Amino acid sequence: MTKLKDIAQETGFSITTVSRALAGYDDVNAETRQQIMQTATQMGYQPNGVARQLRNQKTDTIGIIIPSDETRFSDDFFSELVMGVGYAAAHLGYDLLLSAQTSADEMGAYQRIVGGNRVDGVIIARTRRHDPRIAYLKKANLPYVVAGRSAPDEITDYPYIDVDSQRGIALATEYLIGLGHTHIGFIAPPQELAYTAYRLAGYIDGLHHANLPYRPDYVVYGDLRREGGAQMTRMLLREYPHITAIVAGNDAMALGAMTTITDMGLRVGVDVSVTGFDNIPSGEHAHPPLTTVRQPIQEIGQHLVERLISLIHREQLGETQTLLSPMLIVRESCGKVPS
Amino acid sequence: MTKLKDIAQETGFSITTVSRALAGYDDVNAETRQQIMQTATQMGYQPNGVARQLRNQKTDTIGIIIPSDETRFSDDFFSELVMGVGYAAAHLGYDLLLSAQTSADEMGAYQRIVGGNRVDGVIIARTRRHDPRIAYLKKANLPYVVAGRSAPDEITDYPYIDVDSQRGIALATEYLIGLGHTHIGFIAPPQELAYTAYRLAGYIDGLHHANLPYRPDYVVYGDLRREGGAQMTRMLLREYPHITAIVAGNDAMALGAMTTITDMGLRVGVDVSVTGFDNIPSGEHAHPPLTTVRQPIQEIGQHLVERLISLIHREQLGETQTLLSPMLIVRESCGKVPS
DNA sequence: CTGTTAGCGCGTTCAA
DNA sequence: TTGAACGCGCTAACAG
Repeated sequence: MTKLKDIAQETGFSITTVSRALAGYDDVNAETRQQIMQTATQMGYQPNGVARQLRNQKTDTIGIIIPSDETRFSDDFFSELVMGVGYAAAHLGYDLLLSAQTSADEMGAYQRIVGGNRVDGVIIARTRRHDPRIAYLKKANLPYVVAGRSAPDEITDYPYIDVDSQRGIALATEYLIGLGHTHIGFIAPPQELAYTAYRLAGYIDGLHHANLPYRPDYVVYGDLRREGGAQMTRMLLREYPHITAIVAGNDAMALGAMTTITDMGLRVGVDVSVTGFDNIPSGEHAHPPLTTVRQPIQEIGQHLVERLISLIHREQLGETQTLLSPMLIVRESCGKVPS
Repeated sequence: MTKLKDIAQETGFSITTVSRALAGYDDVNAETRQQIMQTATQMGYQPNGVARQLRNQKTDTIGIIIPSDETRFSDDFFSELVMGVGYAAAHLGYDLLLSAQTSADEMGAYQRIVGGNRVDGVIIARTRRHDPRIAYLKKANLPYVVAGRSAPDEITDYPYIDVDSQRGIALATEYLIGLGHTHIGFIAPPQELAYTAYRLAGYIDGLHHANLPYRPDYVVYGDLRREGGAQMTRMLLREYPHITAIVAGNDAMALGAMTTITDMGLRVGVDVSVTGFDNIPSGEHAHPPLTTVRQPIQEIGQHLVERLISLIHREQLGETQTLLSPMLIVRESCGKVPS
């Protein structure tokens, strides 16, 4: 709450001089600076960030907006992404402004944050078909980076980072085929998400690679949550009892599938196998049981931030569109809860 | 990027009139307002949030600062808390400014966010012994709420929300005793955390309640991460083979303990039992295997936001210090990863 | 009903 | 080496 003005009064110099002394300009008398800096620390001066932002027309802040809360309790993608983005941003001298969409006002948060000049750049995640957020940002003239390409039948003319989930799901499918399974169900992500088409294509790739027929009735759509995975698994196994393996479109649904299998009195990995796919940027990754994937998603957040800050600084970027190679996480676990 | 000025020029009215028309003041000619609002939407006007903040001396934003990243990959407390806080804040018309501490500059983020007037209030979580953040905020004259009391030997003279973890760990311990165990290890949280003393006291309470002796050598300190839980479990079981049950000071360490038990060729829940405690505010909670607790921590975030916003509005608060009753989560699971 | 004036706190001309 | 003046974009008090 002490302002430049206060220090100016205290030292007898003008606000301008105080400002320059503290900013480290070299056209200030050494003694003057000394005195000013001393009283500044004495009075506990902290520059007013908001005033600075207004004056400098930059905020040193990046924005991220999380979608409204249908899936908030079960799907850990955004919570991990936010952590990764937050740490990476801090490391590079940026703060993170987080806003959640409200169901009442879909684009309100974007207008407030982006249109309101609250941030220097924005991160978008979990692209949807005909995503209105991307359309909005294209017009808004503010740097942005997207986690996830548009669907294959749309144009992706913006900077993005994505994982080759088509290949990832193909690998998951081939893994199960390699175990000897021939009737393999697929719990796909929701249809409105951009990556769903890639993942479905990967499932089909995997089958075709082994000359297995693609049966559309083996494909169901889940809600990305454990509950959805559990429910769809129940449906699949009831309808098609000869299914012995399931590919889940994401991690949470894989966990849900395992729960259902256990609940049905079957053994995961014995009676029915499950693989889940998640966004894995690169490198080795441990596969402890009982855990969901955290680090890889955080790493994507880190990539996003680095890319975005380059854009903000108008630095040269090699590629603005990056497709990370997938790393498969195969998981099969069994769980029991004591009474 | 269109400003009030632009609309003023376009319509011929003064900036003030435009401002008032858009703000909905009633001392504006209906026609004038009509015209102004129309050109405003036409030009895609969005008020500049930063300028507003400076002018109004409030930001409609709350701050949260997450600690530096030793535990970022394994401990899901902060990621969930942030989600809970973010959604609750959005619901109440606030944005969330997230900043991470950097190891270089412990208090830097606080000074920037709090001292820089970037937020109307702050949330602190995971209180430490002699927490410098609390000391800082006491002086800073900015509303704040703390998740977690100070340690029992310190004074807690600030608004907080906490879970009665002493009772929670006592229940966990009694649960294991009820199963017939008499040699029960405790993997405590790090000593520097404020709640550790409560949790240790709970462990002792549980033992005493059943007239079992408290053996200090059965207590080890973990790092809140799965790795720590795993490592400490290995130590405990190697050193004291007659231990048949373990209470873990948090959820992640409980998972780590299970991993170790499995790795040692023992069966979780048969050879060695495990219970983990987590922050559970209230109400029923499902106990699916293979999952960590998300919702309860988010609910704490929600409580924190509501309390903080009351403080910001200087509304009357019944209690500014709230101790939520614990709900025990007992978990025992086994996991296997396919080769 | 509308416009002029003033100032939130800061940084950056420009002149002295 | 220093200070006065200006403006970032907005809102509020005060006149008219």
